Amino acid sequence: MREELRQDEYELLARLAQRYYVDERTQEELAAEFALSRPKVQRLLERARRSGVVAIHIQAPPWLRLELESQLRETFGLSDAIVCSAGADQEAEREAVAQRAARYLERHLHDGCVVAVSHGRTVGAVPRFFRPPSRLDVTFVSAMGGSPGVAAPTNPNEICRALAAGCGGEAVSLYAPAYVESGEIRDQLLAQEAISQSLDRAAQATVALVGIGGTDDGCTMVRSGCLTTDEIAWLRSQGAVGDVLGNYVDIEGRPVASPHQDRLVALTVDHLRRIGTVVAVVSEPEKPRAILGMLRAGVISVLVVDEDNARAVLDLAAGGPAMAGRAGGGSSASQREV
Amino acid sequence: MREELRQDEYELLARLAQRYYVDERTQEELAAEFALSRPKVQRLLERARRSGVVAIHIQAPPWLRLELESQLRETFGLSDAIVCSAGADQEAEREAVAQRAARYLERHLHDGCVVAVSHGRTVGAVPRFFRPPSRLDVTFVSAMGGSPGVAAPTNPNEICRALAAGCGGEAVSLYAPAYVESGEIRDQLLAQEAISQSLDRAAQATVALVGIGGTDDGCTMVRSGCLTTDEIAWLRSQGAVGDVLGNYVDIEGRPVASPHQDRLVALTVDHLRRIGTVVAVVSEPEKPRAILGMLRAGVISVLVVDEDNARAVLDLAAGGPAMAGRAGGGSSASQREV
DNA sequence: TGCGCAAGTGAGCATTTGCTCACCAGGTGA
DNA sequence: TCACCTGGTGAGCAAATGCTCACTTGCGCA
Repeated sequence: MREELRQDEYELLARLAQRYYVDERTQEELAAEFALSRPKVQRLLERARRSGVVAIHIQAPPWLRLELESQLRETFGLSDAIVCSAGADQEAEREAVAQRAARYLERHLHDGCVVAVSHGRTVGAVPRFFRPPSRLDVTFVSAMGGSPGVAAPTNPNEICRALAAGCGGEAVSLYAPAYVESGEIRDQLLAQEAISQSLDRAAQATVALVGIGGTDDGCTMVRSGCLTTDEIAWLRSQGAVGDVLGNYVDIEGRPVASPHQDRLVALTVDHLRRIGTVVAVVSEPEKPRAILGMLRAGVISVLVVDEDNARAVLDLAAGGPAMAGRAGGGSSASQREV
Repeated sequence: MREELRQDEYELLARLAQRYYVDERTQEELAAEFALSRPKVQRLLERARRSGVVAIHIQAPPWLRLELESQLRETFGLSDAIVCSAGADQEAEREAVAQRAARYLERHLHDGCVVAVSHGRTVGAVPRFFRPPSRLDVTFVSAMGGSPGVAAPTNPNEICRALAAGCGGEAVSLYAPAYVESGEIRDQLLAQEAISQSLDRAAQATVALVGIGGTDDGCTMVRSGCLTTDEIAWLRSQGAVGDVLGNYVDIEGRPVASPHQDRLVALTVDHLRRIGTVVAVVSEPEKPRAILGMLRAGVISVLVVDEDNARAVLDLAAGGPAMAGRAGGGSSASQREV
C-alpha cells in the first residue's frame, strides 16, 4: 500500500533521499543540515523507501527470475527458492533444474553432512552436474527403497552412488524395495538391522534431496510399481494432489491417509520435518497442485523449480487459475514496492 | 567507471542484492546462506552498487532539480545548493529563488542568529516570503551602505527591516551610503561609532544573505551609482566577472583589486570568509560567469539559483560553453552511478 | 473545556554495516 | 625455486542505523 504524501512532505523525502543515497551523507549529517533529529531522519528515509520515492532496482542477468524467487520465499516461508528460466524442451528444463540443485548442494554441503535422497527423474539428473571444487566428506543415504520398474538413474541407491562419486563421499544404500505386499512383510524387512540402520541414517540426515510427485496415472509412484492406477485414482478421489517419498497430501498440505502407506519402505513426512534442509526439485510440467500441496505441508525448505510451475504455483496460491502459458522472458529488474 | 563482471559473479551479485534489498535479509544471514564471510558479503553488496547491478532511483517531484543540486554541491564543495525550476518569466524566477531562500532561512535560523544582508533585487524579494512558523529572535544587519539610486526594496536597510518584521526579530541599519567620494571620507565615516559598530556587527554575523552581481553596464553596482560605466568597463578589462558586496573576482575566483574598493562601505571577502554560512541568491539571467567566479572564490556555502544559471555554471566549470538554451524539464529521477 | 487515544518524538541502547589491519594466497620476474 | 608485490580475506573495532520506550503533542468527542 503506497502511502499518500503531502507535497511539502514529498519534497522533503526526495531531498533527504537524494542527499543520503546519491550524495552519501550520513543520517547524522542530514539531521544537522535539515534541522531535524537523527531518528526523525531515519524515519523519513524509511518512509521514502516505503512510499516509492526511493526505488531500488536490481539489474539482474536476464536469465534469472529473482522476483519469482522472492515471491516463492515470501509466500511459502522457504529459506530459498531457485527458479530456472524456461528451457528449449522438457529435457533441457530437467537439466537446468538439476544443475541449479547441484550448485545449491555444492555451496551448502560441508564435511560431515548426511544427505537423504529420494527417487525421481529430476533428482536422478542432479549427480550429472554435482562436481564440488574440492573433496567433500559427505554421506548420501537412500530415503526409500528401490523400484525395478523404473530406470536405474531414477533409483535412490544409484543416485546416492553417483552423488558420492562426484565428491569423493560415501553412499549408503537401502537394500530393500520401495514397496512390499503387506505391512507384515514391511515390518519383517525393517526388523533386519541393515535396513533399519539405513533408514535411521536417512532419518538423521542434515539435508534431504527429494522430488515431488503428482497424482496422474503416469507419476513415478505408478510407473515404479508402488501404486496401481486404481490406487492413485482413489488417492485423487480423497483429495491427494502430490507426494514426497510416497507421502500424499491434499491441496492444503494436509496428509491424505491411505492403506498403501504401511507398505512403503521410506521416510515419512514427520521424518522430513526433522531434517534441517529439505531440497525439493521439480521440472516436469503440470505439477503446480502437487507443489502447492507439498509447500503447504511445510516440510520443504528449498524449492528448485522450472519457471512455468513456479508461476502456476504462485497463481494457484493467490486463488487464481494455474497459468498454462509462458509469461515471456524480459528483464527481471525488481522493484522495491509494498 | 562501471566495472566488468564475470557471468557467475554477476549472478551472485544479483542474487545477494535481491536478498538484501528486496527480501531485507541482513548481511550476516546472507553470509550463512551463501557460505561466505560477512565482510565478503558486505564487499559484494558494495560491488553490486558500484557496478550498477543495484540501481537506486529517487522519484522526485518533477519540479525539483535534485541532480543539478547534487552536481553543484559536489563540484563546488557547497554545503547546499537549491535550484529552482524554470519559471514563466524573469519575475517569476526571481520570486521562486527568493521563496526558496526564505524557506532555507526559516529552517536554518534560530534564536540568537545574526544575519548580514547585502543589496540586490533578488535579495530584496526574500522578505516577501519569509514567514517562520514561530517568532525568531534574530538580528538582521546591513552588510553595506545604502544607495539612493536604486529602489528601496533593493537596499540592505529596507531588506533587514522587512526580514525582521517577518519574524519578530530586530533590524540593525547601517546609516551610511554604500559608496563615497574618497577613501578619506570613508575612513571618517568608519570612525563614527554607530557606523563602525554596525559593520562590526555584520562582520560577526553567523549567516550572510547576499546577491551576486555581474559586470555588465546594467549591474546593481552601476545602477546604484557605486561605479561608473567606465569603472565597470575597466574592471572587466582586468578580468573581473562578478561581485559580492562590491568585491570583484575573476573567473578563477581570484580577487580583482581596484581603486574603488577603499571607497566602499561594506564587508569584504575576508569578512565573508569568517561567516559560518553565506547564502547567495541569483535569479537574473546571463550570470554564470559571475556565479562561477564567486563560487571559486570559496566564500559561498549555499547557492540558491535558477535552473538556467545552474546548468550554465556547471557547463562553464566543465570547460564547455555556457548553455544559453533551456534543457527541458522531464523527470529528475537520479541514479547512483560512478 | 477537559479527557482519552493515537501518533509522533528523541534518548539511549541494540544491531548491523563499514572499515582498518595483519595475514594469506596467487601471480610474476629474476 | 625463491622473493616480492598485489589483491583478497576475516577478525575485530568503529561508526551508522534500527528500534524500544517513556514522554509529548495533536485531534476528536462529550
